[in-house]
Amino acid sequence: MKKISLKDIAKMAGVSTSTVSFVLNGKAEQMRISKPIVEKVHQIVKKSGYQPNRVAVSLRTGKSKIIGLLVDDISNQFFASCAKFIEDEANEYGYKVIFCCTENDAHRARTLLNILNYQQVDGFIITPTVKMNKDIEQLVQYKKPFVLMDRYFPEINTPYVLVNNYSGIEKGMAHLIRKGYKRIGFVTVDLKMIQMDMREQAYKDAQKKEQPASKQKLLLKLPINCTDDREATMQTIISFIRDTELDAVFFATNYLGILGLESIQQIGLEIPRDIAVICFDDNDIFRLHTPAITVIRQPIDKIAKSSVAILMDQLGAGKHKVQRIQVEIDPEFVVRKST
Amino acid sequence: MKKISLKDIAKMAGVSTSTVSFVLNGKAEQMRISKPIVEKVHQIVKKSGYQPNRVAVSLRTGKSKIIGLLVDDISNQFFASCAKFIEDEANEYGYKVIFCCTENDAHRARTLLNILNYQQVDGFIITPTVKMNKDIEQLVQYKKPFVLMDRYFPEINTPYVLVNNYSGIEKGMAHLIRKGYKRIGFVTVDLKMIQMDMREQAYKDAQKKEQPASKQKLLLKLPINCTDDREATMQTIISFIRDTELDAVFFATNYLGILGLESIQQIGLEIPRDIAVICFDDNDIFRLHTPAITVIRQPIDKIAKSSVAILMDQLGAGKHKVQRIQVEIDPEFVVRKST
DNA sequence: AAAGTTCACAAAATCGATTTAGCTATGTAA
DNA sequence: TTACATAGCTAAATCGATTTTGTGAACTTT
Repeated sequence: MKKISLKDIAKMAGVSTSTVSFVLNGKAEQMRISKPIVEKVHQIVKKSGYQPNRVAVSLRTGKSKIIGLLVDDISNQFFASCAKFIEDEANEYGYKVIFCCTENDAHRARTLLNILNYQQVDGFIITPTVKMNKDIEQLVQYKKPFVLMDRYFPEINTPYVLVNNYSGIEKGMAHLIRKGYKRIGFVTVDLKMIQMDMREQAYKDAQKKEQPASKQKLLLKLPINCTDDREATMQTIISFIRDTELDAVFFATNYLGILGLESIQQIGLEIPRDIAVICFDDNDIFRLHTPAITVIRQPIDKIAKSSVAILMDQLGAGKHKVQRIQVEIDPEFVVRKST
Repeated sequence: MKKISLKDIAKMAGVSTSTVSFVLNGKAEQMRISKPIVEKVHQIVKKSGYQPNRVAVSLRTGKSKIIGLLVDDISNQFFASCAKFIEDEANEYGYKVIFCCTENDAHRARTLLNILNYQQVDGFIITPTVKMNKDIEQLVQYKKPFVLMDRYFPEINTPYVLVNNYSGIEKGMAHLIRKGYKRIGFVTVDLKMIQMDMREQAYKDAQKKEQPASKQKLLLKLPINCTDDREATMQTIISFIRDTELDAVFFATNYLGILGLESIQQIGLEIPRDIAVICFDDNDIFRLHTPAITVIRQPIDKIAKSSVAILMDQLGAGKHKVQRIQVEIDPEFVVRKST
């Protein structure tokens, strides 16, 4: 079928397209369209099932009612969950979501940003990659609405939403120390992004407070692309755990945790008898693992909702004014059997 | 900044917008635009970083270069992976992806389909929900390009891509029988969709062939909304396993498998000593479980790529003609420790 | 009764592209 | 020398909405 247009409705109602448009956009009163005509138009619209062509509306108004979601990798559980909540929430505001995966590649991210911009998306929710600061600065400069999620650049003043990483690690460390663990290792990744820095700092601070004299570094910092070669990375983790004689190990991300569990399995250590395990970021695997793994859980729903709210506020579509545009959400501490 | 338009380029080059458009769309030769002008335009375009406003192009051409992806729930590992491959592949063809979650609700699906249609998406990749047949028929009628994924309606002749469910279960059953298991249970869900029917049928056929005389039904068919109340469902599974005295259990989907593992853990049975476990559809959890779970793996990348290829073919954007528009992809059988 | 307001809508411009039809200058054939 | 073709562009229509400006009739005001 060919779709019904505004013109068709106008013809059917015997009025001009402007009149129909006014009626449909709630400007009938303002434009002094008479009641009978308003009703007639509404009736015809309803009967015909007319819906405006969003593309034409976009062109004219410059608003597409589409937001762009840029994440590292949508197949990652964390981002997939984010995406789901974001889509759901955006729907509430009448917005659709286009998503793209940056694969943590700044160049790819730039291309995508550019394309989406010309696709006329109204705004972005972005988990920025390393070296993406220039592009983010551009967005600020051009006053393009956006909000960063999961990370941000401390040197750029932008809206962002993320979990309070420092407090999460702090809680975890306090728990381990309370439980009496002495040699607590920390496995992280050298991402050079704020969220990882915070986690590492929190670990170091806790460590220093507890064992100020300790010389040996119980910290393993894996290269950024460590997931490319799972086997090699596992070997590194295995050596680390063996060499440092840990009694507890804290994994800084969920994929490190998963690799870590496999490594521990390979060594043949029993959790928590031989070694305690705790991980930042929850995952089905941790919940179902035997024993279940203690984690710092990110409240993904809150992160997603807050991000959307902040973006919508910038788009003028906000339901209620948001108070803060830089939000750190408290993580949940979930104690399970592994500690 | 305000973006550069075709008009601006035309002005800069001292030519008409039509000329610029012809040049940019590779119609310079056909329209007999002289070499010097072609080059001048190209140069100015490059220097200015001009990119056409996709919305205007959409309005004029009726092609948005956006496809709509409708899945049950993007936060589900399977769909998340699909989404990733689809986005990646669509990118290759210059298409963007808008996604929506149907939550397996036909009404919601209809609304989304409708909205996306007016959003001018060029085509759809859909994992249809139950009772969505009417809407799918409409798409066929209106000749809207689309392809079904993971399921289809046998009574409607449409393009679809899915794993060969029958053969997957068949392989799994053959394996179990070969291993000597006698009392093989099957836990499935009453979805009333083709993919589940096929799996069930394959199980029954294998069962009949092996133990034609067996009277007791070793089949548990859970209600469709069984994931809403995890605890209750686990109790049902626990009773089923206990009452039927299984020596092996086949879970028909990955979420059933996960519930099943938790149930088996609760009973305190040891895999595979007390009971063997096999599951349709892989998952990180199964790989990392102790012991690792034997699965029938869906080759998600192939499913995604094939779906996109079939859709692109309909959109006239296909790189190479696709041979078949109804594709069943062979699953992979991954033997692990649980059988 | 002429002039100014208000009413209730319609006409036309606009968004930024694509595409068809048209127009001018030059070259060629009759 | 006129007619006709061709080359090399441009003008204008178009997609389907929104929004500014216009307009005829009724009504007020002086």
